[in-house]
Amino acid sequence: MKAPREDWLRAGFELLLQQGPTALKVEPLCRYMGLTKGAFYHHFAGLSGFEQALLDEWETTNTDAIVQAVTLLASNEARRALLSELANSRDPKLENALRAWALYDEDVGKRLKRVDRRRIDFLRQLITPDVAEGIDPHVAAKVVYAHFIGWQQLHGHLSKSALGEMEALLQTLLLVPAP
Amino acid sequence: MKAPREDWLRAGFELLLQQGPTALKVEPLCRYMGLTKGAFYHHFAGLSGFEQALLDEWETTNTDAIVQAVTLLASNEARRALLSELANSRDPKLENALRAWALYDEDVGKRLKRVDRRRIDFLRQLITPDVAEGIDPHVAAKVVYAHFIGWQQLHGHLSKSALGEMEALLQTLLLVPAP
DNA sequence: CGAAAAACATACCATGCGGTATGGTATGTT
DNA sequence: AACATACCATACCGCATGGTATGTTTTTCG
Repeated sequence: MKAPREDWLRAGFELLLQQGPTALKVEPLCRYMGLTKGAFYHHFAGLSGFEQALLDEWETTNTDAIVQAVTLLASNEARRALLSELANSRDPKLENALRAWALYDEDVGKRLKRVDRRRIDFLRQLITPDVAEGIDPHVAAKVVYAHFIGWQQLHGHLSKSALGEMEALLQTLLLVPAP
Repeated sequence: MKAPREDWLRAGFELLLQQGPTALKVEPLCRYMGLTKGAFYHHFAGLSGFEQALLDEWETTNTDAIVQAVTLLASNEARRALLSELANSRDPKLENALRAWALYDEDVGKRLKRVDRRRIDFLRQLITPDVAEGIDPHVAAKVVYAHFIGWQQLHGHLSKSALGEMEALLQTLLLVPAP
């Protein structure tokens, strides 16, 4: 009762993580799986089909799921906690890999654009109740998201403490003091 | 009195910009130049040699030159002007392409890490005189740089006005009011 | 001018890739 | 027993690529 198709997708993400969109080729993938092309073409409609499947998977698990979690967060603490958790829950490497991919693949670019928009929208909803006086929540959400992206890009370069300080400073600047 | 080698490098950057590191291949590059492989291999030690030459060029013109410009900026206005200009002078697409490239090429990664460190250091020196009370310039510089990166990544997604608002907000938050 | 060096062209090879066709096996289902 | 389905292997084609070897043109300069 295995699910070979999911195994292929998992392997695809791992390969994407380790070696980038360039390495998403059929034969290397098969070598990685310890199988041959016959198996691959049984499950997917060529390489492009496989890529579509990967992107579908990513878009749902990394956007739909998150956005859905906004529901109704009542408390200030809960919102701050979610905000902080979001930054740390995403896999920075996968995010960066997707951004790199999106640069030179039109379809991936469109998907990423959608995802970015939805996330910014989500962020705005999340932080609006806590944004300090005189700051436009729309702009604040974009600043938070840009910071989030840069934060991910610098993830490998800076120490954990430095990354934490950055997060703390931005919260201090944008949000009203925690109760 | 031409300098064919520089022509090749320029073409390399253009190709990198338009189609990414993936497209940095010998034959497409030659087609782009309207020449053949014989010419290419006359000037460079294979593809890897060409990549090294490209990165050398980028690292010097995009880091050394900038950092050197710090010199001694006396006035508050000059510093703010340079800060703003820096964000807009860099080519976002090239920066993003380099970051994408760095993800899966160890050497490019090391170079980018160096560049990031030097830029953050540079930023710290630049903004320290203007950082608002109670904010650590070291952390502020990193926040500015992270924002800068995210800003570049979102460059294609957001309107110019939105991007301007983000910049303005961050300046307002971090820096003392302009005189 | 004329030789040397620089710049470029052509032909060629080996490798890796996407994709297809075909065959085989194992496990159910009717 | 007969058949269907899922799963996988092997062999093959066409194409693009990195790289080399060798010849040809153009430029430079004594």
